Amino acid sequence: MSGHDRKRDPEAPRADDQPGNFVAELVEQELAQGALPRRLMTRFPPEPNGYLHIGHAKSIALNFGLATLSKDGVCNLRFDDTNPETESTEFVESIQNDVRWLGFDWGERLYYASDYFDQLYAWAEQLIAKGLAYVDVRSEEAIREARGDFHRPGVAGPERDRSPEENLALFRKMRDGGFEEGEAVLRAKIDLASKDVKLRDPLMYRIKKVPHHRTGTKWCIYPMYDWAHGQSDAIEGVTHSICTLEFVNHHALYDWFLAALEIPEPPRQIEFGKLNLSYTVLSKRRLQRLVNEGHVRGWDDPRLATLAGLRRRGYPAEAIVAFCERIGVSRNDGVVDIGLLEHEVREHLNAHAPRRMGVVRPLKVVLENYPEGQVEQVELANHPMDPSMGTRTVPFSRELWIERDDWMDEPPKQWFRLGPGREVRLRGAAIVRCTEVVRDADGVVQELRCHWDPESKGGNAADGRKVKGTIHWLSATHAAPCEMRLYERLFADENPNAAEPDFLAALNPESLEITQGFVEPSLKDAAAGARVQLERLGYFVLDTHDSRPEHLVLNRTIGLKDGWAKIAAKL
RNA sequence: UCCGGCGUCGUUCAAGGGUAGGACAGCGGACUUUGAAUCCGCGAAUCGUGGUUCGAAUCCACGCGCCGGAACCA
Repeated sequence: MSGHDRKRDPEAPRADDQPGNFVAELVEQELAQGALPRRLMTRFPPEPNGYLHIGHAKSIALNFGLATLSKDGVCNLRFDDTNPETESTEFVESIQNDVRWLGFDWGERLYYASDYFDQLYAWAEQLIAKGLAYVDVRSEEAIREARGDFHRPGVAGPERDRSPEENLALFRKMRDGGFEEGEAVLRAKIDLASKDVKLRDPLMYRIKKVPHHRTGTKWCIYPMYDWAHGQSDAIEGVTHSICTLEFVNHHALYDWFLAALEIPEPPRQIEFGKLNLSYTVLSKRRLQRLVNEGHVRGWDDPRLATLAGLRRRGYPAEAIVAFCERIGVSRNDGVVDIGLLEHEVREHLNAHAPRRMGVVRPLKVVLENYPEGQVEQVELANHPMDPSMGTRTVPFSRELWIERDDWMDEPPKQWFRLGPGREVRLRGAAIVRCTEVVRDADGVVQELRCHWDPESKGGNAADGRKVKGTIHWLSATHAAPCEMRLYERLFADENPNAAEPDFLAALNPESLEITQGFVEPSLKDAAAGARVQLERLGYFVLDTHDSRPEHLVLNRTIGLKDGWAKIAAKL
């Protein structure tokens, strides 16, 4: 996992190509100065109420990466399960699976905020005894009204002055089920006139007569985020509690609770700018709509930026982590160009994906002068730059499939693929010239007749003439049929969140195209989830759900950069 | 409008008062049995106005813009 290791000399100047990470710099400095009160500890604290997406990956990479800065640093996985209404073990499992897939290991340190419910409760009684918390029995509306707003300070009610004894009795009644939901809450007694609205006597506990996925029916009161989070950090010994910018508004409250409990050497909250990605939607609510309303085929739809979706799409975990490190960490609230993610995916796949041939839109080619029934085996490298990946053989015969896009009726001079009378190289096999075009009644090309140059075995002309174009091909009698799922970006608009009337208006109607193509027979032996490059087309992955040897399904992870498209655009 | 956060190439991240740099994207070229990859090159930015200073992206002041905050969500 050396890729996650950011360790470097804090005194050394930053290398030009190392992205900034102000949190890592801060921690490195503290480490160098011996300023930490205990061993370095971070945590990744998801709420188990949804699937992880690439925004979470940034947080995961940050937290687990920070832990590697110190030899005994650790990062905990802690489920922030304080709201039983929305949480479930289904998500607990998918989240662990996704974090593990990214390549991170929390060891034995799997925790739940619900593990701390007893301690939290005891602490709450302590605050009540100190006169720092009280039970409020007014309605939700009444409490909100009395809290004021941005321009109006809150006003205190009579319950604020109740004695600790009365509050303790009321709180125990809450715990014991003596109140119905909504009838009472425990609030911290801070400052109803604070400019910081979060400090206007925030709620610590509310009543929910709902069973919890781990504590069952033991509790009917559940702690709020602000009351649970910092205290959970303190219990575990977390040194740096990293969260996103929307929690800046909670920072003072985070510190207040720890101070009120007189926690020595309290954890420190540090906020960073979360990831936003162009052409992508990451909010839980919007992801939910896409799934529930059937705009995609589920949480792991390859068009979604969920980790499950990206995985099924064929994005390597290493590329996602590399991306998270590439974008850096700051307090800016920016939108990262999805092209950067795609770059990291191509970079990883270019190095690691074995090459294969496949056609997405088949066009039949018959080599008129190639002997009927003859088959020869062509040996091809699995990777052009990495001989260690070996070679494979591909059958070649009289009838072939080529890519329909490699044919043009009236090609411009810049075109060096196939056209009437044009010559092209079949990758690794031979040179052929188009001699006849067979069309149907509508003029649509049905088949190409080509002349095969027997003196061009392997693709080199015996007379030394240059052939500029090389295209991929498949022996029609040997090729394996394959369902091709061609994915594009889910949204056509760079910022779907700004679309009117809502983000759904920005959906790309062509985000999925399915074709019936062919691939080399060798793909029938490939494992589900295997990633390959179909030469000249892009990177593909055997679909983990639907692909079987007798019915291959390939998902296009991402296309290769298309230099011809740029030329064509300028014609 | 009150509180808080943030403003640097198209995007993202740098530059402890001293030549504004990298990556991605873009553009141009070389190479190429993947129009890929690779290699070489080019263009491109300090929100504004004042101030301090020999010197300001950096310090100060005042503006402007964007984001977050008034959940019994996290």
